[in-house]
Amino acid sequence: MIHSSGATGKTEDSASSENAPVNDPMTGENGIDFPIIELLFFAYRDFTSDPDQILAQYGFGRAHHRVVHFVNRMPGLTVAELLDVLQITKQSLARVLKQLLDTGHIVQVQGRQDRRQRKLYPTPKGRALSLALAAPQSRRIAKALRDVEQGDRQAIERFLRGMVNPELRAQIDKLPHGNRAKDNGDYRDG
Amino acid sequence: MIHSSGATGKTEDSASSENAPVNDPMTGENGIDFPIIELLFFAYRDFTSDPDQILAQYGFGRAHHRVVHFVNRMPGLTVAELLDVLQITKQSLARVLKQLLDTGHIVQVQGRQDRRQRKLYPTPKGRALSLALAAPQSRRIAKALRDVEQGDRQAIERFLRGMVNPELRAQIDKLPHGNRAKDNGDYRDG
DNA sequence: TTATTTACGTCAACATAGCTGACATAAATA
DNA sequence: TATTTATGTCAGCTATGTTGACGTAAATAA
Repeated sequence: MIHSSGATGKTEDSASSENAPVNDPMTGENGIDFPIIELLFFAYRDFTSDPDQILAQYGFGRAHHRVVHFVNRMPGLTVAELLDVLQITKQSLARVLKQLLDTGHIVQVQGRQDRRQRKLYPTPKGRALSLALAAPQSRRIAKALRDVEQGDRQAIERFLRGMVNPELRAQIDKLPHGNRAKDNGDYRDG
Repeated sequence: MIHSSGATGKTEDSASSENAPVNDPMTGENGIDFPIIELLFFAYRDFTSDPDQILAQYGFGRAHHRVVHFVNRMPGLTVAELLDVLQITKQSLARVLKQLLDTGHIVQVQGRQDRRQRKLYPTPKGRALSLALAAPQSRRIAKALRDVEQGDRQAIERFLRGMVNPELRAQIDKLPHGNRAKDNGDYRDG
C-alpha cells in the first residue's frame, strides 16, 4: 500500500500519528558528526572499487584481496594469525585460501618448530597480484593527499589509527613500516 | 600437498623456481602507500562494527543501515535517487526496502508532480533507529579526533573527499550540511 | 606412556547481500 | 496513440559470511 499524499500525508493532514512520514532531514543538531560518517562511507566505497575491477578478471573477490594482501605483508604468518587479522572464521577463509593455493598465488610451508602450523607465503605470482591491487589504491591516496598541506598526513594517520579499536591497534604495529632497506628473511622467524 | 620446509623450501634449497615462496615482506619501496591503505581497512572495519551489533538485534544488516541512513538524511528522495547513492541494483534494494517498509521504519509517498515516483520518508521509528546507529559511530569519530590538533579536522575532511570519485562528489554536496537551525519541509520539494 | 589440547582441514547447511535477465504496470511524454 | 520512464517483482545465480560437527596430526600435560 502506498501512502497517497492526500491520505495520511503530513503535508495536508498535519496529523502526527505513529507512522507519519518525517519531513525534516536528520542533521547535526543532535551532536552527531554526519559529515565524517558520510565521507568515510563514500571514501571507502570508491577506495575498494579500484581493486574490485582487477579482481573480477581473475574471478576473485574482496576476500581474496584481503588474504593475498596480508600474506604479502606478513610472509610466513600462520592460518590462526591470518584469521585474527581478518576477523572471520576458518571455514570462511578455507574457500578463498584454497583458490589462492590452487591458482599458485600462495603456498603453504609446514612450520619447523611447530609442525602443525601452515605458514603462508606468496609466490612471485601472488606478489605481483598484490602489488597490482595496491597500485590504484595508492594512486588514489596520493591524489587525495595533494588536496591537503604537507604535514597533514600525520594528522590523517593519527585520526585513522584512533578509529581502530584500541585492543586491535597492535595488528597495525605488527606490519612492516619501512620504506627503508629490506631486511630479507621471514617476516617473523618460524 | 604441503610444502615441507625441507622439500622445495627456499631456506635450505635456495632454488628460485616458479612457485617458490617469497620471503621478504612487501614494503613501500615500490612507492606504494601501505600505511594509509591498511589504516583505511582497519578503521573502516571497526567503524562499521558498532552499528552491526545494533542491527543484529533487529535482524537487519548493513544494507538496511545504508538505506535508513540516506532516507533520514534526504527525506523524500526517490527510489532512483537512492539507487544512485548506494550504487546497487533495484533488485538488491527491493529486499531490504520491503523489510524497512513492513517494519514501519520507512514509508512511501506517491509523488505529486510525477505520480510514478515513490518518495521515501522515515517514520519516527525509522528516525530513532537511524540516530541510534549513528551515535556510536559519531562517538568513535570524536574520540579519534581528540588524537589530532584542532584544525586538522579540515584536512581530514578534505583528504576523505579527495578519495571519492570526482564525478560522485556531488552526492556529498547534496546532503544537508548544517548544524544550524532546521529549515523544515521536504529535503527537496516534490 | 597416555591423555589432553592445539592447529588445521573439511563436510553440511544456512543467511545475507549482491548480481543478471525477464516481464508487468502505471504514468508521463512524444 | 506509441513510447519511454519509474517502479515492482519473479527466478536463479554468486560471493562471502555464519554455526555445528567431526577428523587428524602434532605438541604438551599428567
